[in-house]
Amino acid sequence: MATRGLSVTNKLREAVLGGDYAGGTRLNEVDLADALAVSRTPIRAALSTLAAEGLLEYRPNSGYAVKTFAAKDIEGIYVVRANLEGLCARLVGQQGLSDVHRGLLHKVLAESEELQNVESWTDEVSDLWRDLNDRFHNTLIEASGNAHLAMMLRKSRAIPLLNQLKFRWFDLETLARAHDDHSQIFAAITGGQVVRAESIAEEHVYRSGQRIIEHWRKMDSRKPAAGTKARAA
Amino acid sequence: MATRGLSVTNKLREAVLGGDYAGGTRLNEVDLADALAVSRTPIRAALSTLAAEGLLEYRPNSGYAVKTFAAKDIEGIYVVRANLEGLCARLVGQQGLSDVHRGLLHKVLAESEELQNVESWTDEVSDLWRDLNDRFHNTLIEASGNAHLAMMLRKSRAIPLLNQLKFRWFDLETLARAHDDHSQIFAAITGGQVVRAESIAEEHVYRSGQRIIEHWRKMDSRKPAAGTKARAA
DNA sequence: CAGCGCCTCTTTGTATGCAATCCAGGCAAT
DNA sequence: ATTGCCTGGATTGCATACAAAGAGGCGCTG
Repeated sequence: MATRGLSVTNKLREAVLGGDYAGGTRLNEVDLADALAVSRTPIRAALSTLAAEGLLEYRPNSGYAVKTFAAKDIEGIYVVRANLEGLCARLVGQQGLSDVHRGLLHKVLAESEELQNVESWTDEVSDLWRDLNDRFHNTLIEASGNAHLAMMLRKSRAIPLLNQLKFRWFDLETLARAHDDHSQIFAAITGGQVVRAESIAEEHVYRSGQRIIEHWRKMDSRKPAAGTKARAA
Repeated sequence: MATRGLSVTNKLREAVLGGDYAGGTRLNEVDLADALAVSRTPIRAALSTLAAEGLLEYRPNSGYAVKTFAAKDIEGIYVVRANLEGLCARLVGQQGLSDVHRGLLHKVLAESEELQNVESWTDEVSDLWRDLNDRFHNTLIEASGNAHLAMMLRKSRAIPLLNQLKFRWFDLETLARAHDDHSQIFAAITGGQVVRAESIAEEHVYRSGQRIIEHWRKMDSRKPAAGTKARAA
């Protein structure tokens, strides 16, 4: 990592995305500086960056706070994301897969297939599947060759806590269904069924969103939301 | 404007979007500080923000440079934007228009209708139409009630020079067509024809993108791209 | 006792000095 | 002539001191 500013940015981003700070938590510059053993300058740079990324909220003369995502926000984000992933599949279908990307996807699907043999949904399985799922979607995005789309999708996937929780809420049946969706998307793309690829991809993400929103809603109702002060990373 | 940092950010953003700096121009902190009569601190904050917004590129220890948009980039952005505007129309169609939004759109359409009577495509007409066009799209976005979508679309529309040039390349025929598209989108939405609203909106943006890319390509081939040093705002 | 305003303390905003890095140009050796 | 190295100038990165804005408590007044 070249500069302290960047290093701090990454650490903080990870902390926020990992859910280390409850939504609404105010991030005190001095505390963070102490905790990370740098001055306020790189801290401020990092905070400003993360705010622009949409992870923090900024109020002049009042500082930065971790953005809270209500179920309704997640819903809105997922509608967009589903649409974009659909577009992504369509683009890839239109322009075809390079040998490299086809190989990568094939490998992911093979490993996913193997994962179907597990007997129960443990945290370990959850982590394995998260990795496979990420690889599948990231490869597709890369294959689309559209940098702007990639950026949008990255933003649509960067939600605190979500990647930690998402797959804990899975079960074997859902896994099977998700894997099947992936296979079908791949088949549609290689088979030149562009519209079908788009539909399945969109529906795939949308469905996954529905499940998440449901769980998120339960969490929401349990949390009175925040206002607490930050503790260090 | 509360803080100097924010004020500088806005000024700089406007300058970059307005095309005051050629693509690739390096932005020197001291020069900017002098020009805007503040210290380097708020300048750095602004640069960092704009980089996160995607208008500038950052290289550690080397500073910020205005991002260059090649025709291919514009193409990628417009594919995404078309899709998102389509989604936007669909959402509005699904959940219906509030009286306020319906009124706003109606007003825009009425004024646009009136603009059809001009005899030639002057810069003045161009500015009027840009305003009407912005109002139409912004109202639709607002009516969708999806903050994330709004953010994505804002990002997809923030391209240096584009808003300056876009409508200079128009002509009366294109204006008529664009206005007609708007009318049809409005009609489809109020008529509950959700799918149709989406299709027209997507196609409307896509077409407009095609025109722009064509012109952009011509510009691209004339420019040897940059490396120049910045002059102040 | 309630409401208002002041005052202080906390926290953020800005300026500036110094350190670290990078880049260009020149010089020398191959 | 080309390549590699070195050095000086320019520019960014960081820390810190000081200024200013906000939030909350306290006392004063009605």
